[in-house]
Amino acid sequence: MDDRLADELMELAFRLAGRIRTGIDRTATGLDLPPAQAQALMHLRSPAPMRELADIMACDASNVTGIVDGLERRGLVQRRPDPRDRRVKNLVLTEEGEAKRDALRAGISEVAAEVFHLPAADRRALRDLFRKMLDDPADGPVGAPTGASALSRPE
Amino acid sequence: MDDRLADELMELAFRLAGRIRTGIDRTATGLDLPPAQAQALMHLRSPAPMRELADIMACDASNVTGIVDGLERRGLVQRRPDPRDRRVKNLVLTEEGEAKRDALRAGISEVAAEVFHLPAADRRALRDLFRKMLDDPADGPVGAPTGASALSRPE
DNA sequence: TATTGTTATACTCTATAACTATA
DNA sequence: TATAGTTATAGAGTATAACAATA
Repeated sequence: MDDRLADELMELAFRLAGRIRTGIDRTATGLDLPPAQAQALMHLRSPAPMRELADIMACDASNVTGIVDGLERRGLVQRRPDPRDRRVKNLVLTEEGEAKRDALRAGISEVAAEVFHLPAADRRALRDLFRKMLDDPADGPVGAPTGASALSRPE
Repeated sequence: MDDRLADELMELAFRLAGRIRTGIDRTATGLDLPPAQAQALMHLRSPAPMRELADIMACDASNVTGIVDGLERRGLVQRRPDPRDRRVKNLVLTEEGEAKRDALRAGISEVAAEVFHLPAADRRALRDLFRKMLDDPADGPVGAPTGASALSRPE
């Protein structure tokens, strides 16, 4: 196998990842959101129990407390006790929270459009190559659901 | 423009980045190296002044002190005063340090081979698409040197 | 004056363990 | 017993500021 080519791909991937990270950080900072709060806001179903957010972010539940504290301080979410299971607190986005989340998503879409600045045919080719790598059965059944999505920390 | 396609590419890129990160973390852990020390070891020219390592890792010089402390504790590098400029300390890999660095590079090459597990033609196509994205003149002159390379945190 | 490297300090992110209140 | 969420605490990683030695 041509390992030098794989090494070059690794290096190129790192440079692209750097661009994506920089773009997202800039977006989050522009919206006055620390990275962890941005990631949470990005993926928050509303309403959803805190436990679900910990699963999506693939982090310990104890972290979620602090992250949600921050979101609550900013008036973006509220904690509401679940009437059916009083251990649970459901997170509900405020109106401002929804607006912030939408702005965040729009900003990240802009970053995507900039980073993947390619003719449509190239974009499709790239998508197909990405899918091919991710569907590799060495990783498990094809298309197995992960429960997490973009910006979470899968695998 | 087809922004949904760009969004999908972003999500796929995150999943790939997760695989790469997991693989590299596993490699570094297997070699008993914390991530920061692994990154430093990966890129250390030998001999090189500490200042250069800070530049390569794109972090503050004060961090390098601690990282090099760790590498020195493990017997992987030595600090040597530069005879020509006595402010400078040159970092020199020990024999064990060179062996560790080689093992690290080999491990990361393995991760690259696994992640970019594609037929040769697809790999070349992917490389060309990556290059196309990175050469976008919106980012500056084509091929402008960055001073940093893979695994560093460019941009 | 400017630079190399160090120290002290602080902030963020993350994890573990112990706790409470529920179930 | 087990789970949801909190708190306390500790460990990385990173940043700034002040400092000593040297240029």
